[in-house]
Amino acid sequence: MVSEKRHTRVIVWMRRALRVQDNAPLWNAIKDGHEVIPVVCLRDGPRYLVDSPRRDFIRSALRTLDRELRERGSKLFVRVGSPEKEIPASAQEYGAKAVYAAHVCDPQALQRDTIIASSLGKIGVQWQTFQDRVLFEGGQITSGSGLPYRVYTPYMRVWRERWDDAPRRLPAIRTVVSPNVRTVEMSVFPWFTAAVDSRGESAARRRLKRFMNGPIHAYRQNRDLPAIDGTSKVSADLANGTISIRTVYWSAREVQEGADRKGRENIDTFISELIWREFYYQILSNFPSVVDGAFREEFRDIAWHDNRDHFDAWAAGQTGYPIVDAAMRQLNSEGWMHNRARMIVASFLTKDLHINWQHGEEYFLRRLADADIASNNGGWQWVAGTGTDASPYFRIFNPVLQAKKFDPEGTYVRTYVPELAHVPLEMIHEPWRLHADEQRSARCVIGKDYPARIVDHAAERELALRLYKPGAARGSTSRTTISS
DNA sequence: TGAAATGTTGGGGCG
DNA sequence: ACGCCCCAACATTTC
Repeated sequence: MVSEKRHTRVIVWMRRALRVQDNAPLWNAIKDGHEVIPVVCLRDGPRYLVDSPRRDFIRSALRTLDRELRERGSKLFVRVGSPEKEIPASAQEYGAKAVYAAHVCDPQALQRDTIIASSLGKIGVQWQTFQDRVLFEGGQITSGSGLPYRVYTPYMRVWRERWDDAPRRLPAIRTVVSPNVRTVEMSVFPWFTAAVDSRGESAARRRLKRFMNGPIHAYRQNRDLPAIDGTSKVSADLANGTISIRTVYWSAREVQEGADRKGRENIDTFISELIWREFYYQILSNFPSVVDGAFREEFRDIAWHDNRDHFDAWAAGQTGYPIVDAAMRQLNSEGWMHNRARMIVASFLTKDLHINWQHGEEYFLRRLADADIASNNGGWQWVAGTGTDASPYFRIFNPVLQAKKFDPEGTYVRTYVPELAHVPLEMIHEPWRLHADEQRSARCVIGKDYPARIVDHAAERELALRLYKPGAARGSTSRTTISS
């Protein structure tokens, strides 16, 4: 057996696991003594992740991954084309006996996996996925009757009861043995030399360490303040696999060991956020139709007022509501948005502009470096009130109150909306209330230097309540107005 | 992980 | 001293 295995070649498809350490498919291939061929598929055509922060993140991470592999005696084997074609083709070409990959749960990827598995089956190659992206898979945390949880709180309770059973970090990998087979060199890609390796597993570990040494100890009070650097910032690393959830979770647990009662509360709050992520993965696995529309059927046919101009103003950060505009400009410039701000802009799109949350979901997927189907869909459905959580649809955020509460000094707004730099703090979150002379002295004339509000929150709140009301006129009026 | 409207209470000013 | 009103503060209900 052992001597047979020594010469067995296994392809490890590195999708959504762009790292060497604590990587379940890679570690399983190596521990069994196989020759390992770490493969990525790149679609370098014009449509592939166009102008996307996620594309930039992945390119930078790939460069780092290639280097990390070379330092261990291997390298990244690049295939240009779709995984459906390239994974079976590479298995054939390299004479691999098996293909290993991380287990995923979004319907599109699963459908693609089915095609790949079938093609591999025809040429006698084994297809195997490994739990890697979550601590507990969809079927592992269920109610007494074996059904999946649909509500966060009971799910979270059971999850915490079992939190010692979460899989541990995997042993460090020092060498990766690969055969000498032909491949495209990464350096042929024009972007490869330009890509900086600011992203990748070592950067991710540094980011995590920084968080565990500082911000996590005040997480509970600071995590909701977008002007403060109080969150982990590892979302993009988790989404693209430059760090593993095991590493993040057990690092937090270790920090918690040495903490006092108050410190433990902070870390518990952080772990709750990880459990939200697990919860939405579990929801997507068990209810894949959430990607097509509202989880709760009674909200599947709301009469949205999809309006292109309103959507464009929202997307560009030109709504006239400073907190909304600051947040959208942060997203557009950084490929990341603070979580509190995500909730505020999502509420504004759905409850103030009455635009179908799915348009917002799509925009976030395109603009976020941490774009992740499960968390993104879950978050949007939560805010829209269409989701699993019993969150009432009439939970409508007031953008001015939210801003005063979570950006009390106006620092976040001023950082991303420079037009408001000289507006006094009392009016920073509602500059339209400035008198004409005050606007002039603040060098911020509403409608000229900074947009007038595109809608009135109080009036739109009333309309939102009517649109969501059971029995309200249904049927989307203009679902096709916005498509981009 | 909401906000607004409505209800209740209790202290102080005041005739 | 007393009743009355006002209103802030807080609680509850409603959307």
